[in-house]
Amino acid sequence: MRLSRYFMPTLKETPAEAQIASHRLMLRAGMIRQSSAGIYSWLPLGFRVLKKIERIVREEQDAIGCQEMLMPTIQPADLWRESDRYDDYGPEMLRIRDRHDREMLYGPTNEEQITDIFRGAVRSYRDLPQLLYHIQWKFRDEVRPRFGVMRGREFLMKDAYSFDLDRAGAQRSYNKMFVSYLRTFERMGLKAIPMRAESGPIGGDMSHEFVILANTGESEIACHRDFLDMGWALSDIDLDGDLQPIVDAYTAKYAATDEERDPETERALGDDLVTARGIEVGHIFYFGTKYSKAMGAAVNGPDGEDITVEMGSYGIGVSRLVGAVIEACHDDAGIVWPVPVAPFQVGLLNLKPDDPACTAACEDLYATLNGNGVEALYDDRPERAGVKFADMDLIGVPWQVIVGPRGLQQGVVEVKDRGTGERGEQSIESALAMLTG
RNA sequence: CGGGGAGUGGCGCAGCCUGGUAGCGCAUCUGCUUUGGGAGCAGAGGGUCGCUGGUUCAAAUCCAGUCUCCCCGACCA
Repeated sequence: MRLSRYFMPTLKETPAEAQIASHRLMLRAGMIRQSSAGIYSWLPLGFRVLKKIERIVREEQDAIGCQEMLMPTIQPADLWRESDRYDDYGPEMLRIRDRHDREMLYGPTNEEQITDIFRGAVRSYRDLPQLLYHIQWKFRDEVRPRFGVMRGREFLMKDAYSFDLDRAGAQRSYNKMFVSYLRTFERMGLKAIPMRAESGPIGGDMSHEFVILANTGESEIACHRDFLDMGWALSDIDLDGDLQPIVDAYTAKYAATDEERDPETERALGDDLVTARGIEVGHIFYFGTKYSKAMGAAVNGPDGEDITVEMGSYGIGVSRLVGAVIEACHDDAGIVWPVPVAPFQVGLLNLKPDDPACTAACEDLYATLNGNGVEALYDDRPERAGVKFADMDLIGVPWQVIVGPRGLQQGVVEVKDRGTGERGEQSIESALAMLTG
């Protein structure tokens, strides 16, 4: 992409409304624009990141056999009356009437809808288990939206739902999601710690929040020190095998969100206890027959009897993750994207577009990078070098290739690693080899 | 929903107390000079001062109402 033609309205000054780093940087980098409180438009740069995160989430859901579908944003109120949640949900639910005065709502979540689909389609225990998900916009009319996309009213969420014959099956589905989440966040360069969460009316321990550590996180958390250095060798796991040992390994050590903290355990941990601030990026939850019972979602068992299915739901805040990654990965100059979610891999800076030789070298590099499938943002604007450096640091592409006549005379370009800040001169060939290899 | 703050060119702000033809910086456009970490000079364009009503000869400024946004708290993915 040529920056001269890219819609990326960066700001030198910070808009007054933005308080936390991710919000400031997303506005300054031209990733988002606010529409109204808690509702944002995603500009091309932000949209690229959103799509990258969405893709990783999708791939890791697919990897455990969870099937993608798409449910609507607008739902009929009657469905929610079946589960008694239409009244329970309160003013956070955005209620709408259509032209025929039918009561509708903008979905804050989709348990009712998926249960409705399931009960109308599945009759036999032979069709279980089922794992289904979609990635869809949600609306929750928060009392007080804040922190940019971290707590918006409209937000993109991956929500998955599992249907199993019994508790043991539900546990297997839960474990799949648990491991899938570990892998998902790891791929984004995040350290997400699974923390025991409020278990609700079902009881047991099948509810976990996945929290990433960041100084500006919303909630106070506490965990065993070992989580900080825990190796996350998860890429070679057999996802069809028994995942219980992995889940056990990750839940053996103490980790709790604010509401779930246990002073006694924490005292016993002593120096092994770490308290920090965290951002919840995922939540998995087993809720048994709460909805299937209320809505009549049952299958025929082996003996012909009706068996109410066991369900769980599993959410990842996709749009929130964009902000969360920035909270975890930024410095004074701007964003420092982890490679897998970076909007572009390489920023190519032409320091002197007026110079034919310099521009020729840049065009050549740009074409080669494109030809090798490297996403490059080529700053071919006539701006001064300082503007280009500042913008490129701000938007945080992992590698910057800086091309100027001075270096070219020596046959070298400067390559900067945004993460480490290391800069060095290299021949064009070796720079290309590194970036395309 | 309680408490606090703010709405003035795209962005950041001053002006309001003490009413009198709307300003500054950045950005944008033109020209010249510049060009290796957010350039210099000269010129130009752009705002019914959130909205409605009131007071007044006269309102960005005073008064009343209203809408929106932000912050703290409670609440929540």
